[in-house]
Amino acid sequence: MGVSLKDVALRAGVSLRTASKVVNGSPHLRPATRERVLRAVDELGYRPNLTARHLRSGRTGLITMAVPDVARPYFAELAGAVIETAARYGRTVLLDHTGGSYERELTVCNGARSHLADGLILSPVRLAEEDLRARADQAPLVLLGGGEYRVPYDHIAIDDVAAARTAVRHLASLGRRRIAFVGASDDRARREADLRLRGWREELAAAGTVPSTALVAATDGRGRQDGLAAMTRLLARQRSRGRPVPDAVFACNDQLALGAMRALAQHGLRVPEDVAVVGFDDTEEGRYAAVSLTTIAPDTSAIARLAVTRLVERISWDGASPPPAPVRITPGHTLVVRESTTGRSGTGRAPPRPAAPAFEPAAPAHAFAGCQSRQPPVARGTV
Amino acid sequence: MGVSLKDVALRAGVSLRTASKVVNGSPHLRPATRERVLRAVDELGYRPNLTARHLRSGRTGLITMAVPDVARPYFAELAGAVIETAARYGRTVLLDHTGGSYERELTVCNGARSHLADGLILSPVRLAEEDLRARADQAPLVLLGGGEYRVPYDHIAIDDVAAARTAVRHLASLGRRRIAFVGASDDRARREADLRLRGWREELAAAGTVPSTALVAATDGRGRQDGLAAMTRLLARQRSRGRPVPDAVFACNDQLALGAMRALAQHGLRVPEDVAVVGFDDTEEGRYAAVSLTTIAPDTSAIARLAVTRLVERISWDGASPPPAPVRITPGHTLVVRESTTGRSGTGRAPPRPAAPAFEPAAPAHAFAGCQSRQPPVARGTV
DNA sequence: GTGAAAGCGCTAACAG
DNA sequence: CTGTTAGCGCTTTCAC
Repeated sequence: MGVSLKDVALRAGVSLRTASKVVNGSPHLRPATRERVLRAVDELGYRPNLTARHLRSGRTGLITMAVPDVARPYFAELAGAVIETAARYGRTVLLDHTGGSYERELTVCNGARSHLADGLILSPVRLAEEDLRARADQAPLVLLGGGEYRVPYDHIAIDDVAAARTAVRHLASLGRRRIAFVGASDDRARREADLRLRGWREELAAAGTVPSTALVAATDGRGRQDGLAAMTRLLARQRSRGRPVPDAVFACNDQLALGAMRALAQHGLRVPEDVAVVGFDDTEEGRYAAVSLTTIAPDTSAIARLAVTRLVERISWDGASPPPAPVRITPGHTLVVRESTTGRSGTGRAPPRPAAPAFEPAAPAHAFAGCQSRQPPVARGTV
Repeated sequence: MGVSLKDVALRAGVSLRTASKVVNGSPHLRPATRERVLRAVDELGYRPNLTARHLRSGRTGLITMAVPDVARPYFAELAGAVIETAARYGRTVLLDHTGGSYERELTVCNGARSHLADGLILSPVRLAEEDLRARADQAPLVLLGGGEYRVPYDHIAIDDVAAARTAVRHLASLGRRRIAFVGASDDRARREADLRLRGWREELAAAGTVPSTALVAATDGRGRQDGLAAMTRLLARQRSRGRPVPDAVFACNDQLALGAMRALAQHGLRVPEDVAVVGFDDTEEGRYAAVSLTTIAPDTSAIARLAVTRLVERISWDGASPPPAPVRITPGHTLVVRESTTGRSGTGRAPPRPAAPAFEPAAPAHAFAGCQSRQPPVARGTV
C-alpha cells in the first residue's frame, strides 16, 4: 500500500540510511546521490510516515487543547489563536471537548491521549486542586484560566476577581446602585464563575452596599439562551416581589450579557439608559452588537502565545538541565467601555472601537525565553 | 522513561503477548493471569503508547479537519459538531487552519499530515476542481461546502445558489426592490461567495429586475468589520451618485450581515423598516441580535454527522469489497424568518425562535450504512 | 491459553 | 560520505 523509505532507497539504489538523510535534508551528501533519491521520491510518490518517525523520536509534534466547547465564542477565538501560534512552532493542535464536565476534564488531564500528544493545554472549569495533584500523566500541562491553583504546573490566568471588581466599579461609578450578577454557578463548582461572583460581592461591599442574593442569577450553561432566561427570571422575581428592577447587570461572559440584553429589551428596558450592562471576554460579537457591549478584555492573544510557548519549552526540555520551574502568569486585562454602559456618547454613531491594545506582559524575546514575571492586572478605561 | 508493555509482562511474569491481550480486553484468558497483569499495569502506571499501536495497525484514529478559521462562528459551530460526532466514533479531531488561502488549502489537501490522520474533512474556499483531481494523497477525503466539484470524493454541500435565491425571493416578496449583495469575492476565487452571488443575480433576473453591479459590495474577509466597511462604502457610493439607498441587503454570511446592520444604524437607517436584512448560516449570534437576523439555516448538524460518517466508513473500508462510491450529498437548508426582515410582528417581543428543525436528509440507520440519496434543497418559511 | 519471533517505517549508532 | 544493524512499543502470525 504505502510506499516506504525502503522502496525509495531500493529504487534509487542507495541504502535506507542515505535515503533517510536526503529526506531529512541532512547536508554532506553527494549532489548526485541526493538527486537520485529525490527523483525516486517523486516517481514513487513517497510520503514520510509521521507515525513511525514519532515512535522513533518519542515526540509527535501534537498538542492537545481541551476546552469546554469550541462553539463558544471565547474558546473559538482562543483556540484559533492557539492553533496559529502552534503552527508557527511546527505543532498541530488536537482539539478536545470537555463539555465543562468534571469527569471529562479528569479524563483529559489524566492523559486520555497518552503518548499521542506531547503536551496538554487545558481550560479547566470544575477540576479541583487535588485532582491536578493526583494527576496520572507525565506529559507537560499548561492550565488556562480558572483562578488560583496551587499545583506544580504552568498556569496562565487573568485575575478574575480583580477584573470583576473593575467591571462593577465602572458600573458603580456611573451611579448604578442595583447591580445584578448574571451567570453564577448553580453548584458553585464552576471556578471562574465563582471568582467573578466574588469580585462582584467584594466590590459592592467595598462601596458600602450589601450584596443582595436577590440580584444574583445562576445559570446552567454559559450561552445566550442562559443569559436570556436568567435575566427574565430575575426581572420577574423582582417585580413579583414589588422590588425595583436592577439598574445594571454584570454578566459572567459576553454571551450571557447579550442574552440578558435581549431579555431587557423584551421587558421594555433600554440599555444603557435603564440598565447598564457589562460583559466579560471581549468576544468580537459584543463589539458589533446593536448596542455595543462594554466588557472586560483579557489579553487573549498573549494567553494563547504564552500557553504554546510554555508548553513547547517544556516539551523540548533536554532532560538534563534543571527542569523549568512552573510559573503562574497573570496576563493583563482591560475594561473596554462601549455603548452598553455609556451610550452613544461623544462620537455619536461611531463604529464600535476595537478593544484597546490590551496590557502586554513582558514577552519572551525568543521562543524559549521564560516569562515568569507576575504582572498585576491592569484596568484601563477606553472612551 | 515510559513504562512499556514489556515491563508489565515482566512484572506479571507473563509473556508480552499475554499482557497485550489483557490490555486489549481479549477473552480466553485465565482470570488469575488477567488479574496479575492488571495489577502490574496499575502498580507500574502503564499507559499504552498509541503511537506504537498506530504504527502497527496503520491507523491513528485521528481525523484532520481543515477550515479557514475556527474563530469564525460558523466554523466554530461546525467544528464543535464534528468533534462531538467524531468522539462518538472514537476518533479525535486535529484542527487545521487554511486561512482561506489557496496555497494552504492545497497543502492540506495534498497530505500535510501524511499518515498522521486517517482522513481529512476539508472546507475548501478557493481550491479548484483540477487541484483536487491532482491530489497527491490517498487518505480518504470529505469535502464540505463550496458548490459543485466534479471529483471522485465525498462531497457534502447545500445548494448555495438555491439558498441564495430563496433569501432574495423572501426579500422581494416583502416588496423590496433594491436588494444589495454584501460579501462578493474580490477576485471571484471564493467559490461559495460566487455561488451565492449567482443566486442573487438569478433570482433578481427571474423577478424581472436587472441586477445592478452598483448594489454589489465585495469584501476582503468574511467578518463583521468587513460587512460594516462594505455597507458603509456602498451607502456612500449610492448617495454620492444621487442614487437611492438599497431597501434590502442579502449578505453572504451572518457576520457580514451583522456588520452591515451596524453600518445601517450609523447612517440612521432602521432595520427592517428602511432596509431589510438577510444573512446566511444561522449562527447563534444572529438569533440573539437586538434585531434578530433572518437567515438561511444550513442543516449544520447533519453536515457534521454525515461528514464524519462518510469519512469513518471510508477509513474502515476493508479493502476487499468494492470501494464505496463517492457521493454528493445536498443537505437541506431552511429560511428562518426573524425580525430583520419582518420586524417584531405578531408575537411582539417574543424571544427569537430557535431555528426551525431543518430538513433532515435520509440518515444512515447505523454507523456505516451509506447515505447516497441526493436530496433537493428545501426552503421553508418560519413565521 | 500462552510463549517466541517477526516486523510496522523510521532514525541513530556504529562501522567501513 | 555511505551502508549495516538495532531497536522505538506494539500487535500478530505462528507454534507449543
